Amino acid sequence: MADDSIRVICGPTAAGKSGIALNVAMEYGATIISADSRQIYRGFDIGTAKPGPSETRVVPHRGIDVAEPTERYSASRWATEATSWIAEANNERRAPLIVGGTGFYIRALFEPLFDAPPLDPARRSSLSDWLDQQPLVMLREWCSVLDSAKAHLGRTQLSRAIETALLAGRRLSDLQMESQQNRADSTPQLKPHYLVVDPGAKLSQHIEHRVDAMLNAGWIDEVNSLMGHVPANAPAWKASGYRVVRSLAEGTIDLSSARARIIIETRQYAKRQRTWLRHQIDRANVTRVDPDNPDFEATVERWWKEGELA
RNA sequence: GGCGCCGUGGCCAAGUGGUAAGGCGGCAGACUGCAAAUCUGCUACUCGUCGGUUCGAUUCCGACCGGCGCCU
Repeated sequence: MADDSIRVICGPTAAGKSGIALNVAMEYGATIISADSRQIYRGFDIGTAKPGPSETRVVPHRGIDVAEPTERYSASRWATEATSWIAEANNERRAPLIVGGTGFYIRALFEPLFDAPPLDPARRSSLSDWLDQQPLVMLREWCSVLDSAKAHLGRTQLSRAIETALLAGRRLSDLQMESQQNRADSTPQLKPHYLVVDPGAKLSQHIEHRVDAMLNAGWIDEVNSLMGHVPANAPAWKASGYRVVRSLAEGTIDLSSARARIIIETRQYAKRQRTWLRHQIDRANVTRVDPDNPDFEATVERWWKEGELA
């Protein structure tokens, strides 16, 4: 397989990606590189469906437990680290296999982010704290003046656009445009070869079963012990379901409504993932599989072999 | 059997004699450093049924149907 082509297994949560990835990795001797913005956090295991010892023993995994729950991770950091994990796998003559549902991270690997202008950390954090207090409409108003191309986005993006414009004197949208032009001029380093795993309408059932399995596996106990040492505002808590399980552990919600709520949040997340995959990845390099379809193994094998020629 | 309360989109729910708030859910979408995040748009030609009053009723009156409560 050419050095510049990388196999990627993605799809909505609970679709069955990791099972397929594990089998494929065992068969072809691959190293799994997790592209999952929640599995990076140590201690958040059950609710993130993190691969356990039985998986990591048989196949090398990267991208898991690489950050403290209090750390703010990022797409660029993941892309940088993933690049070195890929190199490491290649050196070991193992095929790198990217597996995960965080589309933004995956895209950051194949379409590198521009270099962020340096912002004075102290000024930035006080500005960002202040912006967090402001109503959304206000941020939108500032942004429409400072960087109008970003004014339609959500609060997180508005804040960043405002911070960059104010502190670095650069419009994020300009930096983005420049980097796209530069990329067009240079040859791309890596090309994705996608396998999108999606069971379609059956995904709801998969999600329901997985949530029950997580609850039975001791998710509540895990959260109970995490609450002891991870501050409530730590980024890791943003994983869907964790806040609900925390309420459950605190006794402010009953088990059956918690379960229902977690299922809903997970379905909504899966829906956003599908929207992303529908619009943000290059359709030309995509093979779709339904893991419940009997001939899926043949499809997966064909997809892997195609990666050879790419 | 009698009396009372209630019946609004998949769910919860506001409301008025002048032609249906909001929330949840669902659907579609955006998104280059928090992305399992953060946001945007859409989602009841219709208010249990049938009559009546009225220029006009989801809103008033009556009957009926359904639910709940109390009484005998």
